Amino acid sequence: MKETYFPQEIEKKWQKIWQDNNSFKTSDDSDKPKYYALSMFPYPSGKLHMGHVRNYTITDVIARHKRMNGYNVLHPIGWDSFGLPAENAAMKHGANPETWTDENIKYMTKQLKMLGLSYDWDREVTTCKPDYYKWTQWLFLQLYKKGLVYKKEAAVNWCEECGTVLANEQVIDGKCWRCDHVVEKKYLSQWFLKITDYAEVLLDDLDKLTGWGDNVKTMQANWIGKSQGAILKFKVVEKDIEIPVYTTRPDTAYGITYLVVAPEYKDIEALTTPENKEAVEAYRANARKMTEIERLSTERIKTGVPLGTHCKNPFTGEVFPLWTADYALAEYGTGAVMAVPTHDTRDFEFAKKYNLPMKVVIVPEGSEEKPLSEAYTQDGVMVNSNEFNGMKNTEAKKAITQKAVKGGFGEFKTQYRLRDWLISRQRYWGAPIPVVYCEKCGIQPVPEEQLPVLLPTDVDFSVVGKSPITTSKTFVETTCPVCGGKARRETDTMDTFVCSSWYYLRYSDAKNDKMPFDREKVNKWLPVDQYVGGIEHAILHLLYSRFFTKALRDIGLLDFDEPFKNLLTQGMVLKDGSKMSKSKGNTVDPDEIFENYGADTARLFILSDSPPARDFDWSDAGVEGCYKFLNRVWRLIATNSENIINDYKIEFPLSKENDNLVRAVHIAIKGISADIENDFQFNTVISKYRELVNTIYDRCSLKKIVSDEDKNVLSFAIITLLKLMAPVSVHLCEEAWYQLGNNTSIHDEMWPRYDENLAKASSITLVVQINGKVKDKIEADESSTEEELKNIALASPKIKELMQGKTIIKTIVVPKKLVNIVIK
RNA sequence: GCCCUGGUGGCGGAAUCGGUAGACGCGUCGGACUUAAAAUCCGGUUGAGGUUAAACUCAGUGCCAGUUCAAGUCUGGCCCAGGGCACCA
Repeated sequence: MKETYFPQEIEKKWQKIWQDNNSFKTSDDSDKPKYYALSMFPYPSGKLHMGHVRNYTITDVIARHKRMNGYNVLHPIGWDSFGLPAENAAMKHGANPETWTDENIKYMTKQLKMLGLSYDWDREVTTCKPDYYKWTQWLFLQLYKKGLVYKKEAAVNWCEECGTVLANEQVIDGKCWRCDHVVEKKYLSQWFLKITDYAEVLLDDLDKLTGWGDNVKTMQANWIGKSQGAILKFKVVEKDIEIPVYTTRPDTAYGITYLVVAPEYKDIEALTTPENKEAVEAYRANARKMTEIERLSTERIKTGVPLGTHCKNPFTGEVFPLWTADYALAEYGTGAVMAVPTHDTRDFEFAKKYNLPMKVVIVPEGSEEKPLSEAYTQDGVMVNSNEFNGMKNTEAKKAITQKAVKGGFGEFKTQYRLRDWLISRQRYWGAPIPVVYCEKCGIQPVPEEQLPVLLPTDVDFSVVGKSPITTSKTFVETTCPVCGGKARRETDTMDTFVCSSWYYLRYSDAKNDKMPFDREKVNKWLPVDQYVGGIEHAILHLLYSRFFTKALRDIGLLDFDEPFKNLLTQGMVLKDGSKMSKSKGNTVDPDEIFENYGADTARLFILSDSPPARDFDWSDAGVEGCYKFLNRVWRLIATNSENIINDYKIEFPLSKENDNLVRAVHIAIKGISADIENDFQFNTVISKYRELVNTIYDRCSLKKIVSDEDKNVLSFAIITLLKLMAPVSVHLCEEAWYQLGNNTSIHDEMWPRYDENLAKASSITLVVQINGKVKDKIEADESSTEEELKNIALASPKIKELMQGKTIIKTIVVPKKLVNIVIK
């Protein structure tokens, strides 16, 4: 065995063997329990980055560890390959998006194989291929039939840079999630998925997801934004119009002093008197001009104008003015707000500015009514509210709403922030929405047997201001599936998040050409046992996928209601304290690391310095350190290879029960197994590899390995080390295993077992404290009784000295650990 | 403003139940080997005081209190950093 470690040589050799043998193919028929390990599939942008390396290494180690523990593991990969970058590249270089995408997939596949990932490549899925998007379209039709798809004219988010609309979830701080361009409002007719039908269950079922972090769950809960309150209806005095408002504070209904409608409110023109028309029109025009960012700024002073008309408070008979102000949002609730300046900070601010009256209706318990310098928004006792006076406001919420229900001017109402998912995109490179518009029959879904609706190839990518797909005559002009007459095909394609909302289901049956997946297979493999990916998908992808799973269950395509049982959100990969990015110029190219150090070093390092969920700071010195460690492991095996016996025997009980190396191996197996079970703490797993290697080196340097027993113990230690390291250092361990004379794969070996009695030190260090401070440490027998430990402690010369002239108040003995003597 | 994370040496980070704070590594310092360097191997490395050297002493896990024989860990109140949401009535 060569004493020098040549990773590049070893890695190439085994990668070829694994590929030729299809070593990681997963069988659907196996007696073993199933385990589904999944990484979020990549967008084929061109090259892998370190975030990918981290993500896929983590999942790969999990998959390999489970395989060694007797599971039938599904560990697939695929490509989220529709999307704008391909189309932009096509426009820039005059190429076809498909060619660009295919080339990227080819290159990145090569890189994934160089990383030594144990994928079942037979299940690869590519969302931009007709054999996949056919089923995306098919699923769209099933949702359509179920009434979960609709088209409507609405104010939508428009990104001029991308030339398309965006879902609410894709607008970050008023800007486009992809290009950072400011998002505008446009009125367009677009396709929506009714995710709001599932708002309640998407929220409730978060409780079932015990394997998800609280951070992700709260983000989803906040996004769904459930609130409970009431709808109260107000009659307009001057017109025959009723204005409903949504409020979470019906308890303040007796304190209303004005009412606000959004500038976009549907009845606003009818509610405006001729004298106020000019001012209102000007205000509305100005509101339209403002960007979302300007309008949402909390720094901005609130503005508004009166409409000139009035409303009547059904509780009090009081009449108060109607205003329009842009702090009322058209899209939330009813678009109208009842204003109670005394108990709402926004209304208070507004009323102050425009000198509108205020009326206190809640006071802190046990205190008198007095003028307010700011809104009182806490709980208290009702005043100035007729029959509700003296009641706690928390009770009045219900009581006042009940009064409104009885009087026919209100009802209980649960409101969500979540909006329906806008899936139309005015782009070419996406799955075509399978719908046609017939002059006679209207909107008609494409019949299932006509799927897939293929993307056209006679397309002019150089057009500006409209989707390239509209330039294809063969695509746009079609016939109606109902009457056979002239019809026009829908030119919008689907948001790529639709494609990625079901790909994890397709892996269970990736080659099915009759259905998106076989029901039995999907139920066998799903839910995903461990999902690994970036936190940036906390809302978008994870919420959409949960929605899809629930909707498909209700349609009857599958039998589970949550797709991802456990979720690990990995931290970012940083360099010099900030996120690796091309613009900062602090990226590290995985190819260079593979070339200079090998994939095993990259894998080891990316797992070693931080727990998976935390951010990871890349350092060149750290890479170097890991490379040295692998060299050290290799040297350890190479220099001892003639002393390593594959069929070593260690008799239990050991002839030398106190052999510290045997114990160290058992301790390592126990500790490493536990660290993996406990949230995949690979950083401590690796520190335990190092500890074990150090202990083996100590043994070899302290004594010559000559006797059979020495050889047995050393062989046990080294072979166990190789098995423990096999999931991480996949090539090195395979090669060493082979060099030691094995003709099987180490990756088919069983994970080592440990003996509880040997997985601990042979003696204990007794800590002796006086008044809680450590004063002495004494080696003691592990089996000592509490009384014996106490006596050992008291017999210590140091302790004796410190106790002179003092009296013992009490002695605490923690078995096998510590004695604390309390003295005065 | 609200919500979620986190705060431990020069650095990344360890520390099942409250029970030896700083595992393991990086960096650094010293030693061995070498003509020399690299590589490798061995050892020191929280701070302050103390000693020829040790022993030893004190302080120490963002801050302030509390519970306890004992607190990085539990409780209450703050401060700071990162992330999310935000005129959602």
